Amino acid sequence: MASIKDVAAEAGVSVATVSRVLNGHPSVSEGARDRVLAAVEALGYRPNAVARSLRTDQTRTLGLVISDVLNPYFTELARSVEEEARALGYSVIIGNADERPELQDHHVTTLLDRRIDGLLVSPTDGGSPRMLEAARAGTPMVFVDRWIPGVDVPVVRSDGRAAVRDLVAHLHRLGHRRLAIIAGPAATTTGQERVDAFREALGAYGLPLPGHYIGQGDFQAESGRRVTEGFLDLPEPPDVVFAADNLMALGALDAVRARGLRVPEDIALAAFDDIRWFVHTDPPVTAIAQPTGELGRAAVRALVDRVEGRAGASVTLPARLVVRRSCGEPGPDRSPNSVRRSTT
Amino acid sequence: MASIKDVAAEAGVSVATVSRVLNGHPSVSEGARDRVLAAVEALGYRPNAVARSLRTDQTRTLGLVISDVLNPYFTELARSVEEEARALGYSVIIGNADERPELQDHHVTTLLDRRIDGLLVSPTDGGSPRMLEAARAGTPMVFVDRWIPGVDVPVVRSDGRAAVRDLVAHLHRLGHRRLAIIAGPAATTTGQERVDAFREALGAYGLPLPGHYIGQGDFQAESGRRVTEGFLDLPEPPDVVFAADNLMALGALDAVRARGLRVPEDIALAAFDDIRWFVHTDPPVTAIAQPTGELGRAAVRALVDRVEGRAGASVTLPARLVVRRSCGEPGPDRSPNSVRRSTT
DNA sequence: CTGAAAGCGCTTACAG
DNA sequence: CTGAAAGCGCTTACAG
Repeated sequence: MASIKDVAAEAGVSVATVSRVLNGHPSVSEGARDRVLAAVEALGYRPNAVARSLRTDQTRTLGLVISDVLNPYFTELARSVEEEARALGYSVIIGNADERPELQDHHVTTLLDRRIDGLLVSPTDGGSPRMLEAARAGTPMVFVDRWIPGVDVPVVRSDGRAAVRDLVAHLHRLGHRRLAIIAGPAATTTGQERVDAFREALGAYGLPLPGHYIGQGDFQAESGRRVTEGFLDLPEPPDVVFAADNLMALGALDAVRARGLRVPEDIALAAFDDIRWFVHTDPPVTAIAQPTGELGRAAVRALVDRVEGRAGASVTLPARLVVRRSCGEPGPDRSPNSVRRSTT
Repeated sequence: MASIKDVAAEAGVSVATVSRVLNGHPSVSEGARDRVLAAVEALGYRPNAVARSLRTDQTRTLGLVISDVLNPYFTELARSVEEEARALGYSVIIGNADERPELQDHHVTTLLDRRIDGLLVSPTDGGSPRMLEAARAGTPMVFVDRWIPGVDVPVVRSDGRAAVRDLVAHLHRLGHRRLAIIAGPAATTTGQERVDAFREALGAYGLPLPGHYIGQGDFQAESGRRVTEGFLDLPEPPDVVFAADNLMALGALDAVRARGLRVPEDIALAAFDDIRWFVHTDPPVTAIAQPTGELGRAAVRALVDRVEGRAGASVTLPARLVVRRSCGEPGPDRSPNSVRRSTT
């Protein structure tokens, strides 16, 4: 592969001059510029980004560590992150932690070894040592979706509290009184917050959230199946199951179907995180939709701000309820404005 | 951030010795090794992968350019690729082309500029110039899923012909005679092959595949919707629509639902590529499943073979039909062994 | 406007 | 077993 030396030789100038034209430095004569450009063209020369990074101490690369690529929510997040990063002149390297702390640590380490300029992370647990260390050491970093309390890093996330309240209002209106939740890992903020929001919303209706109606999941489908089976085995099964993410809702659907039961007649279902397929499931699933694309973009902007020496603030965006049929047929709509009845 | 010099100073040895212990070179005295390790620990030193890459001319990184991350098939492929690569000691950088040739070219260029050791690609079109050039220049490369004819690069893919035959047999047995297909872009091999396989299978039953039953899609949901609407507007709409990927099937479902029609009563639906949600759609969708994980792993092995100077051969794996209810209730099963009746 | 030179952080013959 | 030195491909003060 041709190097800058080859180009310099071909153009009859020094490598410094070649470098200058490549980087758009103004003080280069037109003649030199033309000859360099011609040489670049003739040789099919492409600058070696590795060498440039070593020299400039910047890689123009962002690392993104997500909890699970197979989760459509994170896939969409990753996509919007890459898009915004590209618009800002950065590449992104994705590390998929698969909800496993060791894997998360592996990716954080690898990314840091590659000297990425900044790190975007949705932590799988309470805090990988390597990650905490990087944050302390001043590596530009921002949390997206999930975060770690007590770490001084901006957080870009959505607040689902109002949407959960809307959901509970919807459920209550339909006559449901025994509401259960499939929670995410307690070590994650989203794992806790969604349970808290749910409990709080239930409280407003004088409804309890007993321990046996809180199933411990891990944001993966299989745990949703397992927890739902447990609910169905209860002497008094719940009227509705609220899954804290879309994959656990999928598992819940598996469990209900395996028992030969029907949603919503036998048991209602709602999910946190909306995905396109929820329109076509049997029945269409009522869900809380996050502004995923906007979250990804905001997170990148905050991170790039940090990378480039600007402040980079936290952002919180509201989620919203999308009512479909999985909790029962609603009567005439008396819901607040924030409740959108899906038209599909 | 501590550099190798700092470690050398701390340990009281030369940087050469530090490098040797870091790389497991045998000729280092035990004492030196201990002091270096202690210094590494004390300083929290991590080797700079950028510098190492520049020096060794290898990045231990593979590039993966896929057509669309939001397509669950490619998400799963990407995941298995990363998994196998990691097992083999490589990282992977994913570039999402979004089915857009310019974006594909952008990613190929970026990846090459970063001097990845090898490139895995599922081409969006007939051949990005940069990609063809890289292949010609001898960059280790392998095609996965989709490929470009006439380019001397191993291909790892699945052959869906037998499964398509099984599908057509299934459809014919159910009494369907007017079969239509939503094709992928003609510029992609999978876009063409699936139509060819379908036509061939129809031919075996003396059924035609008229031009108006071939809709031109682009593997994205919206095109599936559009094409299906066209089919429904035909004076003689088809009995069944076969979508060449899962996203176009989603679009087809949208279109059917928008008309207030029912699957399979009004029109049957089948899809290439199986996804978990097809079990829970209304109705569950009959699909052709690729051995996606195995494809990803095989592709990585072939690529790493090339990278490390071994041969690296092409691999073709069979796809299989998974019968569900979207084409109608089957009678007693008389299908060949390769036809699996899904139990869900 | 231009070039010679230093240096980014490593690895690796080479000599001892 | 060990270190001094060269060099990977760039960028960038510095001097002219």
